[in-house]
Amino acid sequence: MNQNKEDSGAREASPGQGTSPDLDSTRARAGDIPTVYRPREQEPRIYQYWLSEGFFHSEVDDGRKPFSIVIPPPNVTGSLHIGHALDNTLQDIMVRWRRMQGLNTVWIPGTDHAGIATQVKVEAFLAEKGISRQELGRERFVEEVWKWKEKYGSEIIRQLQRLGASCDWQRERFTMDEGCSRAVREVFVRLFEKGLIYRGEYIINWCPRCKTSLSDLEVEHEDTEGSLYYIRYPFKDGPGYVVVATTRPETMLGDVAVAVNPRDDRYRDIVGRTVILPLVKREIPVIADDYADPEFGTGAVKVTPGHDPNDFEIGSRHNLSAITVIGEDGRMTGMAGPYAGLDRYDCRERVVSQLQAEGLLEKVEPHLHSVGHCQRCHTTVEPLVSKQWFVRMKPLAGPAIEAVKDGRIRFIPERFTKTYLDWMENVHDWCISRQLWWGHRIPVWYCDDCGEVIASREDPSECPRCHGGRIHQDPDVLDTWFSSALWPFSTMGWPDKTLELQHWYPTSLLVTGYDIIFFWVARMIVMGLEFMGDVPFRDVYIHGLVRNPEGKKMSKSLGTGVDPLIVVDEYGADSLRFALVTGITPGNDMRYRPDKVEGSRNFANKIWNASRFAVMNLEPHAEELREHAEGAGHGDGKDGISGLTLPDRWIRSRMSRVIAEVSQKLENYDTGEAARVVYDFIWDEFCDWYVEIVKPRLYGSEGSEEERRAARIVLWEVLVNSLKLLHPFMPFVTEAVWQMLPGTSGGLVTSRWPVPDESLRDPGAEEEMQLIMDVTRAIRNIRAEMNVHPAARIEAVLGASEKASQIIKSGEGIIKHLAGVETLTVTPPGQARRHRSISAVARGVEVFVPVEGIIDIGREKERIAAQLRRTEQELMASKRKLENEAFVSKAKPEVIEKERAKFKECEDTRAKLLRRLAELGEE
RNA sequence: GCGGCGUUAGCUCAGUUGGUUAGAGCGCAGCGUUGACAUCGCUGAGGUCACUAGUUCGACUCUAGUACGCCGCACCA
Repeated sequence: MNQNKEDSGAREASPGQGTSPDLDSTRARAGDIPTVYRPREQEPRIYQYWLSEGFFHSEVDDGRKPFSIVIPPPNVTGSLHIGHALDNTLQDIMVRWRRMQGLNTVWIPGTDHAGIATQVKVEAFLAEKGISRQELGRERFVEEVWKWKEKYGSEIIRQLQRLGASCDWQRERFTMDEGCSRAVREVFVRLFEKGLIYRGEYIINWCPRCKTSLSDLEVEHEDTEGSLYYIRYPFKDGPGYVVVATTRPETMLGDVAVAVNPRDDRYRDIVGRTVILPLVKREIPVIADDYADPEFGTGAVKVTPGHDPNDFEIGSRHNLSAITVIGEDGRMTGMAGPYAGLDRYDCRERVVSQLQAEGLLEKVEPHLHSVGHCQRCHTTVEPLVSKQWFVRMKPLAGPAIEAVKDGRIRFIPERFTKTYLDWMENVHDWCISRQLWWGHRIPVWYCDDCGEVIASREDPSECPRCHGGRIHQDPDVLDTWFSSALWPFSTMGWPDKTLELQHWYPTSLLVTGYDIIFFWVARMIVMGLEFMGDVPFRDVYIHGLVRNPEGKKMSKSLGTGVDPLIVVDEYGADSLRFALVTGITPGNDMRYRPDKVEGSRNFANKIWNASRFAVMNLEPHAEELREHAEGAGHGDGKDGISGLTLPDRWIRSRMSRVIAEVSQKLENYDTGEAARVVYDFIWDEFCDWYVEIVKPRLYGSEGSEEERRAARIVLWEVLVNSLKLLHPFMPFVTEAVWQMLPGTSGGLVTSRWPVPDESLRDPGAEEEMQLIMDVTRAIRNIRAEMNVHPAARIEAVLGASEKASQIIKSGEGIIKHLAGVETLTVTPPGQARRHRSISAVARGVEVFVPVEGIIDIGREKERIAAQLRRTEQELMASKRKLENEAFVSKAKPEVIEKERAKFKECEDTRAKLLRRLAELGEE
């Protein structure tokens, strides 16, 4: 389990070591930690450790508070893309965090059979071998898909493990496994029996390439520059004609009427007359219908119920039949007469030129309109009249609307509530049958003898009505989303009343992108309420899409996709995860940039090295830390550590705040902000300041024995808590470090999430440290500006009030150490040695750094003048506020108090700067 | 047409109940091989928070509108 023990063992064997074996082995151990973190060496080992310890698996335990998430199941034959990486990282963060909080946490993984996508993929695979689906036949084709699924199917799920996803792999599911299939059938039959599923002949979206129907959601509309053709339809009984406008002239072959608006005076007297449909010479009536918009085109519209959804509506209002002139293959049917067999677009050209030849084409105008395309293959969708299965959505939508309105389901961010409600309130019936072979076959049989329609949980062998044996099953399969809609409960064993359902349903949280709110989230809510009688989840955390550096949508076909596994190989999973979640806002898109991953990798390396430093210094005192850990829990501060110095009290106070802040931000799903807070604390406050400050004490060159012990314990304690706070974001490196660190036990993954300890709050220490750090920075600034070599030790003189002097005295060592000061003199204000010095004012403390040789007084004056300008600006703003009657009478007292303090400080600083300027004038 | 989002430093983005000296990362400039880390450290430059009006003592933050960019839904004969 611990790599380093073996390593150090190997080192111990080397000859020539005369010192004590204990010390020697620890030294060897610390020295064995590489200076650069290598995720490739650590991550697989650590993931194996988690798996072998069973940390991700949970059993039902009603004694504990449950926390559950079901994964948005990725396409079983797909591969992991960067969007999955974001989605699953966010889930993993929440899951790891809740697990550390002690909740009985389960994250159920699995995959989706993805009907069309998978079928297309396997078809393409077979096509390479020269085999078509039709040749193979349905049964053997489906067998091929299963084979494919077995071979590549769980690849994507395994890829999630590389990301560190802490799913309960023992609970992995597939939308077409036995249990999920049973759930699908149960749901279908129940809805059928309730009359909420029906079959009918309606106009639907048809993809001529996929040769299947599509739901409205699977059609993507794109604005297209087309033409508006004005065509003359001559009257049958007399001269003249009516002109109709259309963007799809080829559909005129299926026209059954011309409609005009009943309130349109221009056409009032032609309603009821008959026109001769050009080319096909069919006699069709002129009808009155509100749909015709007098403002558009000529105000007269051709009616083609067979190929236009609106016309289909008009048709049913006026009892007109629908004529199908375009077939399922996108070619003209026999009903198109001489055009039969032509592709729909070739036919368009032929129709137009024929109309022109006959003098019936009045004009053609350019026209922008939107054209529907198949979401999967981008072929132009053809509206077709076809017999399909539908779910009646209106009755199901009611409870789904209520559940969100009354807050049983909460969208994060909240604005998506509106998106959801708008859609749900205007929902249309859902076409669920697909003319595919891969998917859940519709559990309906037709009796060839009596025509009975049988929806059944079990495959029937005879017709229950006439007992005839001649029955056949509906050939179609269900929309993939039909089965994913059941995911939150089908994965927990529904329709059985399982313990899992009792314990973990409703799930606590759903994490997904805004692009599938309608496809998936909405439908899960509908199904959950209908079949479980309760919502499928409480919180829906919606994230944005990952875009490329140019802000374009990542696309595999465009080659703009990024393979997350390559990134993981190169930088480590922690880096990718951290890069994806820092600086993001819920619901907003983000851009993926390699330099961000690099930054995250650097951060992982930072924590690795800070820990390396800690191990080197703490390992010899492992026993002391173990005692401390056992006595005090994991450094929650309940113990009284003696010998605490100012920086110790400061960092512990800050730590306590940061714990509270990170927890709060996670609670609010402010993941990006939480990550940033951890990052800043670890890098700036812990590494750049605290670690540097304690070095002299750790090395033994400063402080009492008691204070040195305090330094070790505080260093350890802050590091331990930092690791915990960072673990949900960067699980691997934190666990790796945890395993090396003395005084820890078990896995970090199941350690207790820290609880902020109020008693550690020390505003005084924070303020004092602020002064010391500002003075340090001021000296560093002067050094840098004067080009003092970093190694050179200098002299500094501070002019400080009595109170400030005391603080400086307690932080003298820090200033000396961190600002490279050899001798530090503190005098009362105004008495500091100031000739031949470079100066500054930091928090009211005058800082003088004497320099050798002649100083450039002009330049120094400019420096001071610049600071003076900034101070005066602030002072003026402050003054304006305080002189404002309204401000003083209306603002909150604490705000006024703060403003007064600020004013005083600015005034003080200003006075000091002015005095300094005057002195420089004398020099 | 309806709805939503965005507009903050050269670039990419944070900024949650209105009061901050408006932040970070990257990039840029200067210095640096101090015993965790050059995947590093120190220092610095860089912003009229798109525009206009309003509410308010006070607006990057709230309201309305304008401009530009983006997204969803509906319509599109």
